[in-house]
Amino acid sequence: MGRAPCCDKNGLKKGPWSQEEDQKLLDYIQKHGYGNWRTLPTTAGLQRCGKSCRLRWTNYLRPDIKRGRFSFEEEETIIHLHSILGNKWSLIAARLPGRTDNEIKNYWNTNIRKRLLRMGIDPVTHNPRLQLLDLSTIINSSMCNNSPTQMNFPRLSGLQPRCNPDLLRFASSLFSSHCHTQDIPMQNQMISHIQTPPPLMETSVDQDVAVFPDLFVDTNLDTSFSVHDFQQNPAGYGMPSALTGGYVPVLNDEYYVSGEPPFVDPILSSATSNFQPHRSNSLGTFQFILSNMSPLSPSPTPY
DNA sequence: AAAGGTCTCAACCGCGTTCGT
DNA sequence: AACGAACGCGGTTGAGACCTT
Repeated sequence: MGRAPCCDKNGLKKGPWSQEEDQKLLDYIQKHGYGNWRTLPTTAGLQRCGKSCRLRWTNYLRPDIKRGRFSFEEEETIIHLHSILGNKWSLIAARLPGRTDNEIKNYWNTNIRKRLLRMGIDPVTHNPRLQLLDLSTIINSSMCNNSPTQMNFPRLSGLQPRCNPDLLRFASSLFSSHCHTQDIPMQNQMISHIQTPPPLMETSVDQDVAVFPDLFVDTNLDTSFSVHDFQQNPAGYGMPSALTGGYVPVLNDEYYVSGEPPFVDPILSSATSNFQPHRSNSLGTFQFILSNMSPLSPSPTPY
């Protein structure tokens, strides 16, 4: 069936909105609420198509929109959610109060995506590209051959200077991401969770700091979190966080924030529940992730 | 100071999905 | 069930801002 145009384009204005138009739209929505975008322009006295009005409202005029740079926590949340959901910008935006899907999409394309590429990480698959081959080789070579849940720390420590610290920091979250994105049914399950998000809470990224506040690592100096942090994590409840240097709670199905009742994040818990080898063994998890990671993953598309 | 290149982000476009009849 | 309208999403574009030489 042929698709009808969203509106009669003749005589309708396009391009940037003027202050006057913004005011008209705001006045109308304050009086009547939003919705019925097709008829709204006529009723509001705007020479715009309904689509344009909706976009202007959702991306710019909405009063709850947060302006300004993305915070550290927001950025990590975006990376983490993107690793699970892919380019589902609206779903990602639903987890970031005050941010629009358009804003997140722009930020990803102009900022995060480029940075990942610079670091040798494929922004589509979140897998390491050429450079991370080195890291995985190092770590795999440090595993004890006959004990899959143990790592040879002295050997790994001796090799630390070879590792790019930025890659190390990003590697942890991306390794876990790799596991997430391979399981399509699980991904769909997660998407359905997010489409009906639970009552709003702080982002998962905030929580990873809150859970283990003492374990924050100076990311400018530390190049060996994979050993150091695991050793200090008393419960084995997390993977090192890529950006904060703390932990992302990937192992358990519940975690605590400052003495509050256990909270189960549907994304994190479902995303991680299928690869927890031992609840209290981070090293096992880490190796499990590594064993599922292809060290060299060429990007399907050129960048 | 000027020209050219790069970046940012608001806005548009087309398509898939949902809704109403 | 079928159809058309409306909505919402993700990809893309392009104007203006900013940076580099």
